[in-house]
Amino acid sequence: MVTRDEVAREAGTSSAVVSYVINNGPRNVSEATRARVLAAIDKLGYRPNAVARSLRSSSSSIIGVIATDVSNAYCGELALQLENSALAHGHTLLLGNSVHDDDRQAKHVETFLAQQARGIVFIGSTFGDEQFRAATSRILRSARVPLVFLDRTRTEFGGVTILVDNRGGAREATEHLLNHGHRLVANFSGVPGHSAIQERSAGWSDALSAAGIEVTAQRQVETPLDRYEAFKAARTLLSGHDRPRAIFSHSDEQSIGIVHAATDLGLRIPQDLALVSFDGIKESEILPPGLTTARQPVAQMAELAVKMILGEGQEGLDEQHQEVLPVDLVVRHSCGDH
Amino acid sequence: MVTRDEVAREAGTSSAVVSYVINNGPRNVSEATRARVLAAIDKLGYRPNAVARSLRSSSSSIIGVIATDVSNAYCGELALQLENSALAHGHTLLLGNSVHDDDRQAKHVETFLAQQARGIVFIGSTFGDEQFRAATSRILRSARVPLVFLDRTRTEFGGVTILVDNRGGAREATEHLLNHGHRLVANFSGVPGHSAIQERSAGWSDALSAAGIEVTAQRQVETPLDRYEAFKAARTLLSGHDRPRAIFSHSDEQSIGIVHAATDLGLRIPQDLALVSFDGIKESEILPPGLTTARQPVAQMAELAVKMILGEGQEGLDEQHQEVLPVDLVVRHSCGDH
DNA sequence: TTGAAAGCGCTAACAA
DNA sequence: TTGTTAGCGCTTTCAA
Repeated sequence: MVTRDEVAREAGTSSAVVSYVINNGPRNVSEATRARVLAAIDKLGYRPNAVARSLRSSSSSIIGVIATDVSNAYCGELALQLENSALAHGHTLLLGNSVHDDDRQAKHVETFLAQQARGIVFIGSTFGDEQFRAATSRILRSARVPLVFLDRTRTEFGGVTILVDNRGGAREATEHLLNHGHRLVANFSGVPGHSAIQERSAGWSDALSAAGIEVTAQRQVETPLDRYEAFKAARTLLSGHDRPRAIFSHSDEQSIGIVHAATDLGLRIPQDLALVSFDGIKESEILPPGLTTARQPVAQMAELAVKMILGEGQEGLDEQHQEVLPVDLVVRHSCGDH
Repeated sequence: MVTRDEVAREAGTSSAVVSYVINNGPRNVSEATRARVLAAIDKLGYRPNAVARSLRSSSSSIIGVIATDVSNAYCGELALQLENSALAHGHTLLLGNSVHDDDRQAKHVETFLAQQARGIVFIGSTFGDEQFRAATSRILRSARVPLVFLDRTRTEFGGVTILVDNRGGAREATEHLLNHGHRLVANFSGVPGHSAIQERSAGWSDALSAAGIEVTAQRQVETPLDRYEAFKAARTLLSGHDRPRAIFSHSDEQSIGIVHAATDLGLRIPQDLALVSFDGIKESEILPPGLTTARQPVAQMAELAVKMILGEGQEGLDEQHQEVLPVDLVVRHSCGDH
């Protein structure tokens, strides 16, 4: 392994100068010297050791990301966008999946902190607050790194929360269904305890109330935010004779399960079942007949998260900053043709 | 930030002893001293700095993973299994998506090497060999870290290749279709240039030839291994009057696109279109009517990959070792009910 | 513009 | 069983 000293020797200079060249500072280097250093680097195939740099400068170019499960399409898209943003800012991702395991999540946090991660981004989670608190809280509290929570309310560690307008988006989506003449709109929800879920249910309820419809008369289903559980629940729900004709689904992941179940049962969308959803993941586009869904600005959320971690534009912020981004309803064909 | 020296002071011992306690060696520590050290660690909330350890011991607990795109379900499952295995062996993943961008892939490789990654795992890629070679080859050749290529042939860097029996699996899958009486089986393939794709096409061809069926008469479609491109191609393919009644699809990702397109066009599976596929991702289970598919042993592949990176059981291996794992056909309902 | 040198937090050889 | 200490490769202050 080639070190900086060897480059310096090859270039006939000191290792400090090699540093100045590589880092473009903090001292100037004459053109002639710079050329010799560059040549030496090239000749020896030198690559800086990021670990040594990190130790010396006590700052790394690593951002930790903890996702519930990247095989969840929403998480996966967010993770990819985070990588895009991190890359654009010269950083790299350590990625961990918590897969609903609190100990595993805590372990990831410890590892990331040990690796001197610049900060940690949590991608929406199905954890209830209690569980999250248990194993992770103690660790995070002692850490002095920026924390960003995407799509979940979580401010007790002083981190930044990036949310979308869950309530407004859910309301708009539900109203879209009501505009198609439905008076019965099932609430196909995630498991409660998660703030985004509560807000989306509130938005659904808002829409019904505003239309003068009895909320308590509506069907309610609660499943984890994944397509497999949603599939099972939807099979049961849609098999009954009193099956709903319209569903507000809390996530596109769940909608995928619902659509699979409907197809399996020979139900057509939107004729036999109207469906409106939340998230706007890429697959919503091709999920037949084209999912009408409240789209989250995923790329923007990711960029904001990375900026927050890197401390850009975080100056005037209070400890428990919360950022709420808008959602836009993408009308396709799952509720009808408009 | 609490350091080892501070712990030592608190415990009234030397920092070496603290090391011995933390690392369980290489020297013994008396029970009494150990207890004091542990108490000090606890009291001060000390956490070892992995960066310093890595620099000193010139070995890290990081494994680099480069996926084509984790939002591809097959890649995502492999990535998750890699994490499981890495965790079980006390390691962590640096993850990068190449998203079909050779420069980005090369950048990831450089970063991972700079971070002193223990090794790099490449998850199947749609790169042709030429493109892969271009930017990445030079870097890898100079690196002295173990390389593992999952689901792609790539031995010129001396890495280990972990493959499945693509040809045998494809043949078996196609034969399954032939057993249902189909004489025309379209080959819905990935873009050529990728070894797995070539092998799967060969297996498809094997099955037809063995049944005395003209291979050249068959329909051929080539799309990237993703659901979106497959959806578009399948829409076109299935819209025609001479649409195929049976398809061998090279990946479940593509099958998802095909099924979406079929549903969109009102085609029923398997009545109007029989489909057999490859990979066995989790979604194949709920994709209506249940996808018959040649399943890859993903967890086993991941475990093997991590072991290879960590050098376990790699002793007697030659430089260009290749590991071929079996595939098993999971019969569900997309070709009929058996 | 360049060089010498201290030291980031840790490991482990060596000495006691 | 415990302590002392030399460095891992790098950054940056300070002096030249």
